Amino acid sequence: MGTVNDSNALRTAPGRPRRSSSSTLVDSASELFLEQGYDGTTVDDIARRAGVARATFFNYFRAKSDLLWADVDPALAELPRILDLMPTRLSPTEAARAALVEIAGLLPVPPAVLVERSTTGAGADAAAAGLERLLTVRLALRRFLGSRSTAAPAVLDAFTAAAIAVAASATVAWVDAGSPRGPLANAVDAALAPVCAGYAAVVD
Amino acid sequence: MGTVNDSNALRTAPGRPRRSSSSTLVDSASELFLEQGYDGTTVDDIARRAGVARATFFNYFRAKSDLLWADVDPALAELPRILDLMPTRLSPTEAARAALVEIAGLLPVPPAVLVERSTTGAGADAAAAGLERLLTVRLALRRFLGSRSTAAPAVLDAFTAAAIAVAASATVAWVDAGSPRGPLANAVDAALAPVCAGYAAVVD
DNA sequence: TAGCATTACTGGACGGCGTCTAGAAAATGG
DNA sequence: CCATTTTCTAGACGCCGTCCAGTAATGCTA
Repeated sequence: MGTVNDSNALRTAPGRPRRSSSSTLVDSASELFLEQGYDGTTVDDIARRAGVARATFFNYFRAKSDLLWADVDPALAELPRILDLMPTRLSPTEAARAALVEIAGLLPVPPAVLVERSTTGAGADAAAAGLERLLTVRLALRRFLGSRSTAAPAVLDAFTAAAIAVAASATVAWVDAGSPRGPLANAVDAALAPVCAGYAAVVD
Repeated sequence: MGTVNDSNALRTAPGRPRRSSSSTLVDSASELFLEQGYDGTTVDDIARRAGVARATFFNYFRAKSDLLWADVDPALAELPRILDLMPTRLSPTEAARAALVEIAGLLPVPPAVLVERSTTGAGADAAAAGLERLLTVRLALRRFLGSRSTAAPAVLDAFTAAAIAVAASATVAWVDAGSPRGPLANAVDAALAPVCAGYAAVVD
């Protein structure tokens, strides 16, 4: 989601080669966020530390807040693919649950956005960026359910919203819990159990 | 949430009387949003139509996006009170469900923010404002559950997130469904049934 | 080797939001 | 009439995200 074009491709890109890369910008930003906080860091600061003009920053990221999600976006982007690969023998709620658990296994641990959340004072735009991710994931899951369940649309909407909310909540709780803990995927799986139990009768 | 000080009080306010009021600004804004869309309307436009300086606008609202939620914020603000009044004979999940249903009954129908959502192109800041509401409501419900249930914190977090998400989803679905429909409260109540069923065993 | 196409970077400008400040305006009470 | 209190105003600020015209750096082709 965040990056515009990360791949220097395989070979022989026609035009001028990139001076920077998205990871360079992420690194510079991470340092600055720790030093000065998210709100205390301007896009200009980040670009300057990365040795790049401000305008160039926006060639790599659509918004400053995308930096916070740079490490989790690739995992989230896998959801549609993962859902499509779910075997049809699984019920819709089971498939949704398994897919979200699989995503949890792909996440970097801990996700930078959740760790730095306490340290760096993340502003309203950071929250908006988080919501954007939630909605994207939600849409992917909702599409999948619509194709595999004959339940009423409103019911599918509700289950989708609940599942995403619980998965996100479980992830945050897992990060906040600190060091001695099992895999995140297990935590997400356990958290989704009551939701799937409640909806199994109406969705499947 | 939105308004800073609406009451012209009963009498004998010491200082200079208010030239405007938050509802005046909301009215001007609503007109402009319909004419030009949300993103196409500047704070300056709104203030000018209301006959007020731009800086004055921010005496009444903390952000432009608060205008969208001006009509539902009062209802949402009632949640803590409503929760406190829930009889203790209700289980935690039942109380939460009843409280959310009661909030639904307090909402203006249809809420401007949901209706205009399609018409006016609402930008990222509008989404962020929505998330802010969700988090506030979530916090209130979470506090209540923590005081009435002995379940693990992570479980309460999950149920809270699910309940809020489902209630919001049901509200949106109800608005989108159009004219022939029962009360919103009924729709929210029905939507919450599976969630409460799934969590009754672990929370109550 | 020279030019061409393609792509990336630069610098500057723009409009908009939200914050802030100093001061003027409009009321009340002594 | 003056002091107090509160609101309103005008203007400036920093920042974000967008845009554009111009320049730099590469591969390809003649």
